[in-house]
Amino acid sequence: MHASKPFARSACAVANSLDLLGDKWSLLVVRDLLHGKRTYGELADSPERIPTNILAERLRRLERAGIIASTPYQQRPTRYAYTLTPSGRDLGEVLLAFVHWGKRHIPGTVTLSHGPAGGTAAAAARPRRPRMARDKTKRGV
Amino acid sequence: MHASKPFARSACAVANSLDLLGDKWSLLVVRDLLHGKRTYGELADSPERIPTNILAERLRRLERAGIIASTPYQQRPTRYAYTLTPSGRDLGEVLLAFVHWGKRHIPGTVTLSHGPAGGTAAAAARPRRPRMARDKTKRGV
DNA sequence: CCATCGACTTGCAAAATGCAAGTGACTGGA
DNA sequence: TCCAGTCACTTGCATTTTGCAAGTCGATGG
Repeated sequence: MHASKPFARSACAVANSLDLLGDKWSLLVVRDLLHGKRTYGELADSPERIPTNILAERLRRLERAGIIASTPYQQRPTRYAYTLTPSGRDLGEVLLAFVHWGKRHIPGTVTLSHGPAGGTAAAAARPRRPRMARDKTKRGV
Repeated sequence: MHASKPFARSACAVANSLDLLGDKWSLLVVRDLLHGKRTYGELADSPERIPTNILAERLRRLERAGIIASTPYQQRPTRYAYTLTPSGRDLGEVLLAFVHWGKRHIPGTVTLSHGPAGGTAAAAARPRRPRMARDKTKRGV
């Protein structure tokens, strides 16, 4: 019992945050969840058009990291909705910093509304009639 | 009223910031520059051991984006010192948000001191041996 | 019974990463 | 004059990660 090297690169908080979130899509998924999106389909519909395999992989990674949770909200075909955990919600601070920097230094960029409040978000948050089959065990070749 | 699609993915400030900085190394380079590091060698010496080809590529990208600037600090073999521009310094806000989130949610992570203030930074900021060369009128380029 | 839908998988090509060794411009010493 | 050494990169691959398009699976409604 001696994890002599618990960190992939260093003990730096920034480095470890980036090991988890340092790519072009993870924080956009968090952004959309903060905006009230909940289902796979809603997330896949972002204006940036995230490839579906990447989305699935990121959801898995973020869930393993405790940033999001998938909770079933329907049994017939078991359906899961993705939501941010408290730690995921805390990433709002990071998102805000990026919005602030981007709007200030990349001309033409805008904020796509922020926070779960707002009628548009509430409307988008309700999946009308979805389904889903989850639990994927590793299969042999 | 023109250039209908100037953005790679969308007009979202977050998405565009990530197109520039969304990888595992860029923000670490900015972090080190904020800490007062200036030369290629100092940057390559970070605890995360960034591969040298990646470092060179990131420095090029960040300079093109106006986040850093390179100024020659020696001419015989022309050597450049990298420094943050005002826009690069504004990324401190983003770094701080990551530090805050990381320290709160990734156990064991720490802050590696922040901001350009402090004696350590001042000491580290000086390339140790600015070689002076006599004028030998040798054409370079 | 079948077309459809939502949520993913799979296959594969293309790009990004990582590693190690090499290069160019010099400096200082034998 | 040679040679070892430094610094700042570059180059050549091998490995990994992306991205795209199409396929699959469990319903469902017509």
